[in-house]
Amino acid sequence: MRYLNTYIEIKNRLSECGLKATHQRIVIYECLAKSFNHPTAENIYESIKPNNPSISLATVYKTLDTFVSAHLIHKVFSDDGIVRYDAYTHPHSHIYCINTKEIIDFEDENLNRLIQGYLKRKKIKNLKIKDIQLQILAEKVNIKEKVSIK
Amino acid sequence: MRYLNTYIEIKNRLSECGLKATHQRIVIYECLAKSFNHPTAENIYESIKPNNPSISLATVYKTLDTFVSAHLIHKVFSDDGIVRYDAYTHPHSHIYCINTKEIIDFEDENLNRLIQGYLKRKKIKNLKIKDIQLQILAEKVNIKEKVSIK
DNA sequence: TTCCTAAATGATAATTATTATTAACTAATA
DNA sequence: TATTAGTTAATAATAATTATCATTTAGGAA
Repeated sequence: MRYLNTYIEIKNRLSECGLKATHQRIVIYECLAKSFNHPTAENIYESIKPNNPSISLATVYKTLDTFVSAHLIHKVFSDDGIVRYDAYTHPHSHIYCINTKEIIDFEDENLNRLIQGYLKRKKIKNLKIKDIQLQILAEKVNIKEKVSIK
Repeated sequence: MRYLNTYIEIKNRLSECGLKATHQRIVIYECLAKSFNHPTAENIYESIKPNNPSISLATVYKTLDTFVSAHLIHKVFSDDGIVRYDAYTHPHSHIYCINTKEIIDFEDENLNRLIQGYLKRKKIKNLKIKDIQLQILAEKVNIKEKVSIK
């Protein structure tokens, strides 16, 4: 499922998860859903602060943790020791730009099928595979331009 | 290159990197090289403490950081907000066991070639790919047994 | 609509993980 | 052996996250 778009969708999903649909939760989720740069809790806090000065950093941490437990969002793997988040829960991979520190979403159904097929043919015992993501370590050639994948 | 094995090899590699081959560095590197479970700095500190009570935690952090900068070891991607390390720098992937919290090394040259070939045929602009790793999210079926991959 | 209460929040303290500082130590070169 | 730039230990400081608790509130029942 892709990230939730509207207030009603978010509200409904929260209720389905047995969670109260508070204003803070809606704001935090919307902020993350609009962010494609896999922000930290602190990033989100700074982002919502101008329009929501009373939401505390502790609330942001607590709320993100609640969302992760409810599978509304995912944590992103990183190696910098800071937890980052992703509202886009549909299976996808990430491109880690070494020089710009960006983490870019990357999605390719064909490649997924290729890898899954290969792993199925491999004899792996005592393991149940849930998800496969690629970690593509790369460098942006021109820092000012966007990465383009076709 | 696989992880370094002997005192002499470690000593030589440190010198090649313009680093002094101190006792602390040798001990920390050896500890990591023997660990296949991608330990944290704290894990390594606890591990070496019995035989090296005077090596401080700050030294362990500093030394690991130095090793990473010198490409002697790598950081492992994780989503728990704690930095983990890997002495095995040869390109490989990881299996993340959701239920046991283990991170298991996984290596398959054929699969690597398959993915690299696929991505080369894909039109990716403004990006220079350096390394591709799989993040396999899985569950151990029988927690007490080992995972086996053929 | 009102009442009720379990869940949620804000403020802040506490904890955990990591880095900075600085005096003292030492690896390795001359 | 002497020298010194690099390294370390101890500890303070910082950064990231979680715990605590009084107060607030979403949403269901009446």
